[in-house]
Amino acid sequence: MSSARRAHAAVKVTVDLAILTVREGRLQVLLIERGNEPFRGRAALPGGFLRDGEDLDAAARRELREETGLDGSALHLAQLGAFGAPGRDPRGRVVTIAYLAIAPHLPVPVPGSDASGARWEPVEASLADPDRLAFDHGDILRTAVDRARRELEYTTLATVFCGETFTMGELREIYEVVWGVPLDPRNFSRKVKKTEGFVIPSGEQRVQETGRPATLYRRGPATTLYPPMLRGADQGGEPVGAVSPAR
Amino acid sequence: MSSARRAHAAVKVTVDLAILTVREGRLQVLLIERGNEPFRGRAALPGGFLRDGEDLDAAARRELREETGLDGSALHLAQLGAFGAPGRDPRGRVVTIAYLAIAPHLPVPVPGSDASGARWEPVEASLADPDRLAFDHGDILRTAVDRARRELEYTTLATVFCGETFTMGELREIYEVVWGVPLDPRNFSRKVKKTEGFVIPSGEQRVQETGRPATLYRRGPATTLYPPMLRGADQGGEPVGAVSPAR
DNA sequence: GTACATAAATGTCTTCTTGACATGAAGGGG
DNA sequence: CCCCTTCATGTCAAGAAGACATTTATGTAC
Repeated sequence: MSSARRAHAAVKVTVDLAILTVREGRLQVLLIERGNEPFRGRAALPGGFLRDGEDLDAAARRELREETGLDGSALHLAQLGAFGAPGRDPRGRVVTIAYLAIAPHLPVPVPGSDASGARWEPVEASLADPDRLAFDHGDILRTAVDRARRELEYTTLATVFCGETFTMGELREIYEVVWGVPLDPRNFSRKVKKTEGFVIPSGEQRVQETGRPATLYRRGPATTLYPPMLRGADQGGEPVGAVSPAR
Repeated sequence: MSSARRAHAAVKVTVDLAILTVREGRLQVLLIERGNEPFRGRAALPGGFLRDGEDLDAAARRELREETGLDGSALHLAQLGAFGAPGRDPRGRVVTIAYLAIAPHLPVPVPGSDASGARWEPVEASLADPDRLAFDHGDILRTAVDRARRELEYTTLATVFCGETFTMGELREIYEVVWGVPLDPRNFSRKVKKTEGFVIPSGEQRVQETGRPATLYRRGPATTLYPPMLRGADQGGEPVGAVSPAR
């Protein structure tokens, strides 16, 4: 119960956030430039240490507020899982609890306390090089994107990417950008409107520079989509969070 | 960076397993009776402390082996998430990483090291009283069951509940028991056989006491089901792992 | 061996959903 | 007033799901 091999690991716990949004027609993630060692100057997901007596979700919401100025009440915040490979942090044994946050278009973020800079960056750029992000944040971001893609299928998550009101085209763009596939506007519209509680017309219209004005909608009360929104096969990767020799 | 309120929590990390199987026509979970304080004598999920230099998944697989004698290569093992509410463990700040394991019918388990007993129990019984299980293991189990139900929809997870070979009726029973709804045998069979790579006929048959012999199948190479297996609306609960003021 | 009971396997029909594609409606600019 | 642009709506065929009847293959009783 107390030999060297059976030693209970002395562990620090952090909370990291993958904050995703759609800007300029691309799926982007909020990155900070690390102001301290380790990985000083490298890009990383915002996050920080869990505090004494603080719940995990509370820590995630606190970090979100510190980094973006948003309180979590308006946006989607969900735990992704724990990442705790022994060598993932050179400072020692650190297990991080990763969270996925979905945000509508936000103002350019203000640099946080221990970050020398904060910016939005397209996820493809962040994922292109596995060592682009500090720690194992590339893995976390990959998990976050996979999760977001999947949740678009069977939840109303896409509306969280949009502002208070949005057009059918804007909602469709979320799907197209996050999934990376084009969707038929007519079939998409039919599907959304047929799904009870997905969106409700706001009565207003949005006048564009040209063309017919678009009807504005706001989120409906539904949270799950049944039947789900389909995106052809593929998926990619293990079911949800399967461990290596799983099957 | 080091005031009382900002103190980095000194944390222990454990790994807990929700091991599910279908026995006697019911969804059951492997529980141990705790041999030590806290919660001595109470039922709990198997688990234990993370060791020095040990990966999270490795810890889960080790605990699985210690508690059931199984190596994880044959069964499904996936992380559920982290549970770390401040008061969840009276010994101090303990964050646990919960895992979901799916097993076919197993022999009655042997009591592990620090458990005075181990047994299978129907999940309804375990979930009936929120304080039936030690710690927050009731919450963990609830999460595990929700996850298993959802994964049956769009993955081939159900085959992991079965043995090496199985009949169509046995596979269907998994769905019926885990989802708690009856399914039409004819439509179910059609759906399964139409889904490429879900099952492959083994050529053998199983002779029953009476009636026509049933064709035996084994798992196919597919891991995801597209289109998914449907089970009517409802779902119940937040999308997947959403945090309270999520939307 | 013949009839019966039991359970698996297969088939049919209707309804709903999807995927592909064409047409009409509402605005601004020349 | 016509044209251009963009949103909105409609149609049709193919596919999947839900409901339900029939046939096939075994064992058992007479």
